[in-house]
Amino acid sequence: MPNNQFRRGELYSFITGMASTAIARRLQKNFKQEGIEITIEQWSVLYHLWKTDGISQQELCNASFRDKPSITRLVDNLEKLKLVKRFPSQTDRRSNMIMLTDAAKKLQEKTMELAAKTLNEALEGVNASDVETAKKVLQQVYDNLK
Amino acid sequence: MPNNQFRRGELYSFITGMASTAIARRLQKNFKQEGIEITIEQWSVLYHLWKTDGISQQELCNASFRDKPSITRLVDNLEKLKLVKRFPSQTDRRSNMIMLTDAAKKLQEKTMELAAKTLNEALEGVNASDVETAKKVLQQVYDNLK
DNA sequence: TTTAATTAGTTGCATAACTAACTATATGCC
DNA sequence: GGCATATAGTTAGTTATGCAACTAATTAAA
Repeated sequence: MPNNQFRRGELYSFITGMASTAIARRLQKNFKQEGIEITIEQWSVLYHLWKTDGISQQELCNASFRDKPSITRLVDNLEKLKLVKRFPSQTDRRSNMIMLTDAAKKLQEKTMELAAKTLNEALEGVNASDVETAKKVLQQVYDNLK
Repeated sequence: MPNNQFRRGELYSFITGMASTAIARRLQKNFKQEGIEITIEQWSVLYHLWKTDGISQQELCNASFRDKPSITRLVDNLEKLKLVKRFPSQTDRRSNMIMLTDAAKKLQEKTMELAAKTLNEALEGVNASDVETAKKVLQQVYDNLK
């Protein structure tokens, strides 16, 4: 018998991800309040490029846990916003290098600040060691299912 | 200074909800494997109707943490699938009562089973008391931001 | 070396989300 | 009663996701 059998009625918010939905909405709101007009999904792509600029779309797929069509279109939209640019890879003609523009580089500091602020709003009044436990559990869930 | 200041680089999966995305994808896959052709979002609406049949769209909004247009279209699609039916409220002519069909009632047991199974897959190897802690944290996050 | 299989990326279709604007009904206030 | 405001639901436009089918380039195998 499984260790963590859920009682019925307890599973809804876990499955539907109401907490992370709430975090995403709040972050979006905090972006807007500061005049930053990108979506959370676009931000999450920029996030990986800030760590490593010039990676391929496939690498963005792996890093951001999205499929290829999603990345194609996110990169399309980021390109329209002049936040990234596709360059053909020198070594593999199937592959694109996605490069940040200066405008995108300028977004890093402020948006990371807002992300940290949003998380602090989210975790107001939550015991720090419980947060660590929750992070560990969510990481394990991800590893179990990915 | 906030108690739970996140160090940069730690926040990504928390904000983007990678764990709950993974859970939703797995549940969708488990539905499909059993020949159940509804989306997780549709299931989450049915979930509330199984608890209380005949509630209004507005009540579905509150319960499922969605806005009105989202519920309008989810109910549209559920109606197309002949899983629910709109009835005009007797007391308020602006309002609809959303009623389950027999076909939808038949889906309850199997899909709840699959949801529990999916969560057990997700939480494989996770300490039960850590799961309780995680649930508590996520609930607090939701309450902080909703 | 020519063919088969894999990989990178794109496109099309269906579903869903958010915002804003809209209609219709109900409620509150004078 | 009559007008302002609030509430229930719908519609339109943009962005995003998942899946399947597709092109082009690369790698592996016969």
